[in-house]
Amino acid sequence: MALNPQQLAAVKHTDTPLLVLAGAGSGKTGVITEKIAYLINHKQYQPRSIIAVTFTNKAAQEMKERLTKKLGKDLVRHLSVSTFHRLGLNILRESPEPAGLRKGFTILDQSDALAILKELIREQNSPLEERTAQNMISTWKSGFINPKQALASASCDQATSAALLFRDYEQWLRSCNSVDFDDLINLPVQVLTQDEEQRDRWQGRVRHLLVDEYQDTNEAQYALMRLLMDKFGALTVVGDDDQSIYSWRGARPDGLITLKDDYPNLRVIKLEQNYRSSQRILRVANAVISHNPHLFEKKLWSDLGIGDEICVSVCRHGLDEADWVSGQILMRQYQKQCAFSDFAILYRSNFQSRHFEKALREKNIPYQISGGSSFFDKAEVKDMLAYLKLLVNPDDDTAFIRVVNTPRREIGPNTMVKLGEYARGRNTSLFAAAHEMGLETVLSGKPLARVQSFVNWITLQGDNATRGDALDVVKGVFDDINYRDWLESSADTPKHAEKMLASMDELLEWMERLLVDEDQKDRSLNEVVNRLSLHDMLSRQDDGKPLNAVHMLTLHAAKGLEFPQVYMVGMEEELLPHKNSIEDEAIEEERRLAYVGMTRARHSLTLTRCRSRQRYGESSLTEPSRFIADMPPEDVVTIGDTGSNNEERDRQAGTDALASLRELLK
DNA sequence: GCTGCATGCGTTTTT
DNA sequence: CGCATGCAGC
Repeated sequence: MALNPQQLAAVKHTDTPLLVLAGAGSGKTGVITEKIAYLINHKQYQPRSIIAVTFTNKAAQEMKERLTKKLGKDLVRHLSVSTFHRLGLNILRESPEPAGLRKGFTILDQSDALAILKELIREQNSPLEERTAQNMISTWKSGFINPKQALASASCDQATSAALLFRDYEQWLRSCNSVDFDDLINLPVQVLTQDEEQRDRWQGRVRHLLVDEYQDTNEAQYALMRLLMDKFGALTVVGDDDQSIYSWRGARPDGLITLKDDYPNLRVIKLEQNYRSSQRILRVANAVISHNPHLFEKKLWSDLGIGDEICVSVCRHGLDEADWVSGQILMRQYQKQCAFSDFAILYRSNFQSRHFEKALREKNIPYQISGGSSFFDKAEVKDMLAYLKLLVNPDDDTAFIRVVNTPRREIGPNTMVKLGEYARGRNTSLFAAAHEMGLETVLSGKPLARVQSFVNWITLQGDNATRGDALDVVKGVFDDINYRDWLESSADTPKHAEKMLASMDELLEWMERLLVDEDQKDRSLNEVVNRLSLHDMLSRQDDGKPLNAVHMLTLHAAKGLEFPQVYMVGMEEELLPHKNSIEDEAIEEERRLAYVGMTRARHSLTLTRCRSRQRYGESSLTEPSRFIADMPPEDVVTIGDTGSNNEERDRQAGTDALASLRELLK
C-alpha cells in the first residue's frame, strides 16, 4: 500500500502515544495494518507484544485477513487482533479467580441476561421494565459503579428499584459462575488492578496497543486499555468523532479530548484525504455533517472525480421502495456486468430489511444479511447452546432452566420452584443443590429421582466432553436426548420442523469448524462455546470465496465497510432520525449515522423514502428526513416525487374510511 | 401437565 | 402484521 505523508507519519511514529484523526475512507485500517507490519519488520517487535483492538468481530476478522496477506500466517498467529470483549475474555481465562469466577464460566448474551432480570423483577415485584433495568445496570457497570454505590446515589424511585435489581443480578451471575458482556471488560480491569502477578504478566507482554474506532470506547474499555499499556506500552488510537454512533452504549465521543489530558505527550495526526468516494458523495456527506458541532476541524477531500449526482427516489410505500431498489439493482448489475456484492442496502433498524428480503428473493437476487443475527435468537439454537453451556459449566442456572424440560423429562414448574427455593436459600446453583442430601427435605419420590437422574447425566456428559473428542460428545448428547425427534414432534408444521433441523445442522457445522483452529490444533468445547456466545466465528463463506450477494445491513453494522453502490433506504423522519432520538433531542448522533451511511459509498449513492409507511400494520403518512434538506440541491436529483402528498393523502383517506367502515360493521 | 388458541403488545442501533 | 405471553380445555 502506498502511503501519503500523513499516513506514513502515523506509521513511523512509535515512541509516544498517537491519536490519528481519520476521516471516513482515509485509509485508517490500512494505517493500522501497515503500522503493525512496520513494528515487526523494522522495529523488531515480537508479534505477541502487539495488541490490536477493534469493535466488531467482523472488523477483527478483516484486519487479520489483511495482515495475513502482508505478513503471512506464521506471524499473524502470534498477534492479538480481537474485540475488546474477546481480549477481556482472554485475560479472565488466564486468571478467573480474582474476578470471583471458576474455570469454565459461561458468557451470557443480552437475552440470557434479560431473562434473569425478568425473573428478578417478578421476585422483587419491581415496577421496572426489563430493558430499562438492563440499560441502567449496563450503564452503571461500564462506569464502574457497584450495586452499593448505585443504591446510595439513587435519586428517584426508578433508580432505587434498578439498584436493587442490580444487586441481586450480580449475585445471581456470580452464583451461576456466569458473566455478561459488561463483565468481560469490567472484571479484567478488576483482575489487573488487584492481581499484581497478572498485571505484571500483561504489562510485561504489551509493547504496543492499537485501538481502532477509538471514538466508540467507553469508560471501562478505556480503563482496560490504560492498564494494559501503562508500563512499557506505546499507544496508537485511530478514530473519527463524526463517526461516533455508539453513545447509547456508553461511548464518549469526547474521549478524543480526554486522551490529550491523560497523555500530555500525545501526538495528533489528521488523515483528510479520502480514497473511497466521489467528490459529489463527499460534498453531500460533508454538507449533512457540517450541521454538527466539531471537536476537531477536519476537511475531507477526494481527487476521485466529481461523480454522479446523488439520487433521491420517492416511493409510495414500503413495498414499493423494496421493489424499486431491487429493480434498480437488477438493472444496474446487468448494465454494468458488475457483481451483486457491489451493492449494499443500508437501513436504520433491522425490521426494515423484511420487505427488501422479500423483493430480492422474488427477483432471484442473491443477498446476505449481516448483523441482526437472528440465528442465535431461534429457540432451537438457544436450547442447543444451553446444553453446551451446561456441559462446560453445570452451575449455569440459565442454561439449566432452559433445557431441564426440553425435551420433556417430567420435571415441571412445581419441582423447579422447590429446587430453586432450596438453591437460593443455600446460595448455590441449581445443579449443586440437586447434589445435596438436604434436598430430600423438599423433594422426594419420582420428582427427586428425575432431577437427580438429569444432573447425573449432565455430569457424565460434561466429563466425557472434557476428556474425549468434543464434537463426538456433543453429537452423542443430541442423539441421546433424541433431539431431532423432539424438534420434529414439537414443530407446528412440517416446514417449521425442516427449518429447525436445518438450524441444528448449521450449528453442528459451525462447531465442527470452530473445534479445529487455524493451526489444526483442537480447541476445547469451552472455547467453542465462548466463541458461539460472543458470535465470534469465521464469516460464513463457501470455499473461502466471499459469496456474490447484495449486502443488507444496518447503518451501525456498515461502519468500517465500503461498497461501490449504496442504497440508503427509509430516509424519513422518525426512521432516520429515529423517533426516540427526536424525542430525546439526540439528533447529532442520528446525523452521524446518516454521515456514516453516505460515506460507505464509492461510486454511487441512492437514497429512498416513502410517502406512507406501515407501522404496526397501520399505514400513515411520513415526512422526508431532515437530512435530505441539508444536501446541496445541485448535487441531488429527485425522482418519483409528484410534488406533493395529495394523491397519497387521498388514497390514504379512502383506505382509512374503508377501515373505519369495516370496524363499524363488526 | 401439556397443547391449542386468542388477545395484546410492540421495534434502535451491538458485544 | 407477527410474535409472545396467558388462559382455557384435554
